[in-house]
Amino acid sequence: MKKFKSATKMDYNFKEIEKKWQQYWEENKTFKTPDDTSNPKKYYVLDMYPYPSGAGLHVGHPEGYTATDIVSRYKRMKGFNVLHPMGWDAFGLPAEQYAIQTGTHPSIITNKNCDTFRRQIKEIGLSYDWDREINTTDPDYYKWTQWIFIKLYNTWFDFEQNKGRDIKELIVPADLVSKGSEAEKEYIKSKRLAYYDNAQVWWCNSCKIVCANEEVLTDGSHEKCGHTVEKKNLKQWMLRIHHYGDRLLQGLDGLDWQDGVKDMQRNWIGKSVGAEVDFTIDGLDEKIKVFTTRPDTLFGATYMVLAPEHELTKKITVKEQLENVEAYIKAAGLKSDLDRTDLAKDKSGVFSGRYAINPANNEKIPIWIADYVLTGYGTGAIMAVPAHDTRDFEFAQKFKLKINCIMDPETPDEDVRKAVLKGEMSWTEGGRYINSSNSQSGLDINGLDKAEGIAKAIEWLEDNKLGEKKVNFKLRDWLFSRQRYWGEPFPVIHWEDGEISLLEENELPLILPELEKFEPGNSGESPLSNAGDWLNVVDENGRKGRRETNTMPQWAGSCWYYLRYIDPLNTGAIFDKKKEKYWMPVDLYIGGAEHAVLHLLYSRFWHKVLFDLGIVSTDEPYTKLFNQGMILAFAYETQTGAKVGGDFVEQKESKFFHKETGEELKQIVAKMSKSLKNVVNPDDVTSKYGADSLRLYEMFMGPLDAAKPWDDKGVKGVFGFLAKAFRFFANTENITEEEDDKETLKALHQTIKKVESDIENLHFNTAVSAYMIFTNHVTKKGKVSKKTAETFALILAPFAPHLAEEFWQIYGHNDTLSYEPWPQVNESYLTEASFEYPVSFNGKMRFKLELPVDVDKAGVEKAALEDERTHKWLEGKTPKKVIVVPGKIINFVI
RNA sequence: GCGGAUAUGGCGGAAUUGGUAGACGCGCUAGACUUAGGAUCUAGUGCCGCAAGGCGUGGGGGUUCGAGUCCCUUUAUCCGCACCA
Repeated sequence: MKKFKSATKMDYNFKEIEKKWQQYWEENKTFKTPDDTSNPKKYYVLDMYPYPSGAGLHVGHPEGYTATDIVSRYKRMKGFNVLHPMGWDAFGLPAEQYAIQTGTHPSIITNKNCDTFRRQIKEIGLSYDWDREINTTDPDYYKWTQWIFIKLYNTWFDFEQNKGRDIKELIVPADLVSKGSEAEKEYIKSKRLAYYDNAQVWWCNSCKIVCANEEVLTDGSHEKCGHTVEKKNLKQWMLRIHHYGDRLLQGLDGLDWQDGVKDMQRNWIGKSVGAEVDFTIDGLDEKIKVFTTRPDTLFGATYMVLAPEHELTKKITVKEQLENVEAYIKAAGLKSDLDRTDLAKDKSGVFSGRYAINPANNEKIPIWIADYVLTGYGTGAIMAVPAHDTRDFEFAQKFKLKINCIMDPETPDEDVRKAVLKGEMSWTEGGRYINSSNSQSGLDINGLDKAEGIAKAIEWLEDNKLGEKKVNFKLRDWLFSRQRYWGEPFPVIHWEDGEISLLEENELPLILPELEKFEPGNSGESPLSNAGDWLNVVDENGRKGRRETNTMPQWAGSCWYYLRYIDPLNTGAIFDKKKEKYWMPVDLYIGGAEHAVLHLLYSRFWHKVLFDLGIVSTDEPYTKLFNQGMILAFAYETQTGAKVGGDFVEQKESKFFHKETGEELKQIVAKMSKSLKNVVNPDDVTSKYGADSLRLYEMFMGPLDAAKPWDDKGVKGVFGFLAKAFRFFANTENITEEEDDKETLKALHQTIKKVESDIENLHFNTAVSAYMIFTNHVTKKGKVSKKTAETFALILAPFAPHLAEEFWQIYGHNDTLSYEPWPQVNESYLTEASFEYPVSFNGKMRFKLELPVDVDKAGVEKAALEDERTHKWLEGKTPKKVIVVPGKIINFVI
């Protein structure tokens, strides 16, 4: 008797299959994006490109990459022209630190890391168009980053038109023109979106670098290295992003982004509407301007507070208090932000000895200096209304200042109301004003509610020239320079006479010079200050100049990289206009939540500027944004909570023990980290189970946006599925020329429908289970038609492309299936002749009753009442009510 | 404190507009085949109970014929922001 085919022949040899198809795709340039812009169906799918670190790819990367790859492959089969590129955010600190340590040029290590990343990504079978690969450190790329910087420099924001305009169109007010060209220049400078100015900046002594506010954690440490940062005054490039605050806020409304991300951006922009009010000072010819969102509470303002750093602080302080105030300013300056936050509950402050006049009632109110008022927000000074602001209330209580209630609170709690009226509690909600009228000043809001009061108070301020309506943003200007070597050089020359000029477009790129030493200076000097010849320039008149030695931050390159993919080899322009118009906006952008605010906000800012200048065709760059969840891993800890590295853990039955001490350990879920020894390397997964298994498991783990733990057993599970699918679908003995039966056709079309809608909705986990259900069905049947097997190969292709191509070839096709049309769902296979009604009693399902679908409501009820099982559950009673929802459910109410 | 999210078996997770809770996978149990293997196949598997049956979606309350899903309230965890006037 003949033996069966040897088992090994039917083994799922993923190594051979995957290598073969990866080679095929590469050699045939299968995923080259057609430059044909005539196809009206286009789809731009973007990943957040990685920083190519020395550690290589991490299993978190392929999660988002697989998701976008599935969408890309699916859209191609749906007839879309798909742009799906990849590149490298390759400027960055680690390469520079490595250069400092070893003397190796950062580009060497960067290129090596890029090679590793590229190899690893190719081994996952992602369908990128590699001809469009970009690298932010490539002069042909950063030439255009510099070019955009010049645009920013030459643009101002016109609040009347609510858009950015060319600086040449800025009209300098006549009174400034008459003051001379210096005043004119200053005015223009004050409007440019990029400007060079003194800035108090965070300085990390360990990294020897300036950090953006956003890079300093709340505990006052540098996000990158953990060392405490300090304040330093340096000349820096700044970007006037806050002028775009409203535009950035408004733009969010129309975007298909997760609410969490939109809220984070709104919060960060932090728009608040209120008024600026001028307070005169008793016995001094100065005014203090404050910002308040509650001008209606002016009658309750019983004192004022200036931030310690406020410019008038020392000036207003009376002699007798000067010593105290100076000591306080000094102490506040030494406090880190952490201390200020920590002491939030225990407010500190010192009296200046001076009084201001409350314009509402002409009362003298004391001026205090306290660090609970921040320099960087509003005007750095406040009017304090302790009765209606919790912070002012705390401060007033501590320093026994007057608390003047001016609103009868709207609350059902009589105790609260009494306490507020007596000034024993602060009230920030609504109510009706009391004690808010003064015949001398002419302001009277008594009896009004909060909204009316605010409106009337602003009107009064403006009529009396005491203040005006004002909008404030938390968003501050963006500190845009770093004392680094490994970044884009600024196309800027500082002349000996103090003038600043920017390079012309034809002088770009300004290439980063070669250096021997990459260390920054100790006092905040960039490494480029050692660049010798590169540094010094002389113009045609013999005027000497020095190039800017700072470089741009890492954000710069990633602010616009999605635009360069559109036309990456263009040497004459940033991109071709027609191509930009065709491909933009990005239809789907997937990446990590860590970029929810900064990268996405900066990038939207640049994009809006480019839009206003007519360089791009859309106001927003990313139509749909989706943040993938973090991939976590199991870790182990002792009863006392000490973490134990994975290599010290052994499993006995379902419990975990320390290999050396024998102590029982608790399994927890934690971020992957070197110290916990729980990092999963994608290379290990692909070599053990293959790329298709990695892809499938990453999608099967759970919803894309959820944080979920990696479990090696789960990879084994999907590997088992792929092997099972291979054994069935790759064995031509199972493929017949006969027609499928109804159940198989139904199962197939259900699967097509499910996979299609799951991809559209980014519900990849349930699509994988649909494949499994179908495969389980056909393996039970034993045979399947060639048509059905081919259809299955096509719908499997986005998720497991290597295996799908293999099936396709086995079924006699010589070409890739990447551009085969996506199978059509035939609804007629999905309709059923009968429906199995769940029959419930008081909402509890008891049995099922199969009835033809065309039976009407009355018929269903009749059939259900006649069923003998119904009699049993009714126990002889007559049902009070019978609910029949055709095609859904039968419910008896007893 | 503010904003956002999450909570379902031993585990990861399913569940159109309120309509059969636990799909699919892991794990576990039993069996088949076997060059007794971490392969494959078959059956079972929410919990309690011999069974009939009862109980079950973090807790409490409500709306409804019917609630994982809607409303109120509460707890826990995670993420972001944090004296922003």
